[in-house]
Amino acid sequence: MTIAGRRDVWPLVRERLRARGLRWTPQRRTLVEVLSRTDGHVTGSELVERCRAVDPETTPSTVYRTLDVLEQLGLVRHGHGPDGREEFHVLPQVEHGHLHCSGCGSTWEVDSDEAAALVDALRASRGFDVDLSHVTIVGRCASCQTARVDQSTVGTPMMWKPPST
Amino acid sequence: MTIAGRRDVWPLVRERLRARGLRWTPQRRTLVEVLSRTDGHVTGSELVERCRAVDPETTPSTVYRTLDVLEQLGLVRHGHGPDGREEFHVLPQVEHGHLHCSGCGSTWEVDSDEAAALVDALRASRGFDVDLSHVTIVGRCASCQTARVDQSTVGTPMMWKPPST
DNA sequence: GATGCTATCGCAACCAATTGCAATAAGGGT
DNA sequence: ACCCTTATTGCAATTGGTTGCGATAGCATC
Repeated sequence: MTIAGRRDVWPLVRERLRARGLRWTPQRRTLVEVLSRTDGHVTGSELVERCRAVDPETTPSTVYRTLDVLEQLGLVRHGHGPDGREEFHVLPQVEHGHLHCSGCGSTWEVDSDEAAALVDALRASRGFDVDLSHVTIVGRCASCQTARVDQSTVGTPMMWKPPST
Repeated sequence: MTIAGRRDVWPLVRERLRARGLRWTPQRRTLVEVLSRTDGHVTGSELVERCRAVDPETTPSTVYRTLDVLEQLGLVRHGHGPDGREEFHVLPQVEHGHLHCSGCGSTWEVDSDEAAALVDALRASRGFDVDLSHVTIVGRCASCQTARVDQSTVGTPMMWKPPST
């Protein structure tokens, strides 16, 4: 049995769509081409921009709708960044989540081994099946903690205490 | 040492603001009043609506800017729901995150005990300090798993229903 | 009570994303 | 090559939220 590698996947998109009664259009071709050159994470609007670089006629709604379709085929996966904006993983090989430092803005990936503790705990206690790829965990990275204590939000102590009752 | 309970906190907001050189305005009074009657989670736009119910002149930008300020005082905390929209916790007593089922749309709270596994793991391996309150974890709850297999996940066949015309 | 500094307001424009709808065009059948 | 069904497109409008900026108004001081 043949396993399709990263590079083989995109050319097959057309057939995958057709097999489901969906259609192969110039606009989809454009987006797929853009995706095939993309690696890792992109925001929705970045994809719109890149599509426009290929075809200036590109319309946002079409791009977002096509992304929905491609997500159903498992070719992309979307989540939400720390600011709530959409973020896409292209060809997610390994399911992973994200860590985002509110201090410096850096982002790291968290693979399922690292998240296993949480995933297993939730499965055990609640039967909840975590979709790791949709998660962005916000906090402060090591260097931002040792660095200055804060500039604004997160570090500010809550000045009131929980009620004793 | 007095411990301030929930009910005592809001009246003090004015002084807390003034202490920082910030101002107590009618608009802020409106929002604080709305918040004092609010419990648990609210979206930003819900708050705007509720403020408008009190004062129809309410402007969104003012509400959002005031929420930023109140967040710095630790009186509210914001995160992002499964769809990336803003969600506020009012007077967060216990830091907690959220679980959201993509099948049925239900939401549960995850307290720090339950998340301890992940939080500790990330602190140990990376020195990363998780801000649990900002996290929404998406996945499928127990009942939605035993129920039908889904419409929106990787590799799942698309159940395409032609429009009923 | 008047003055002055400046935090805050309201507006209008903008950004990211979504949606309803009429017009267009894939692509299977003949 | 032509039809016909219906998936898809593009537009315009909507939603949720943010931002720059001139005008307004807290509030500490006199």
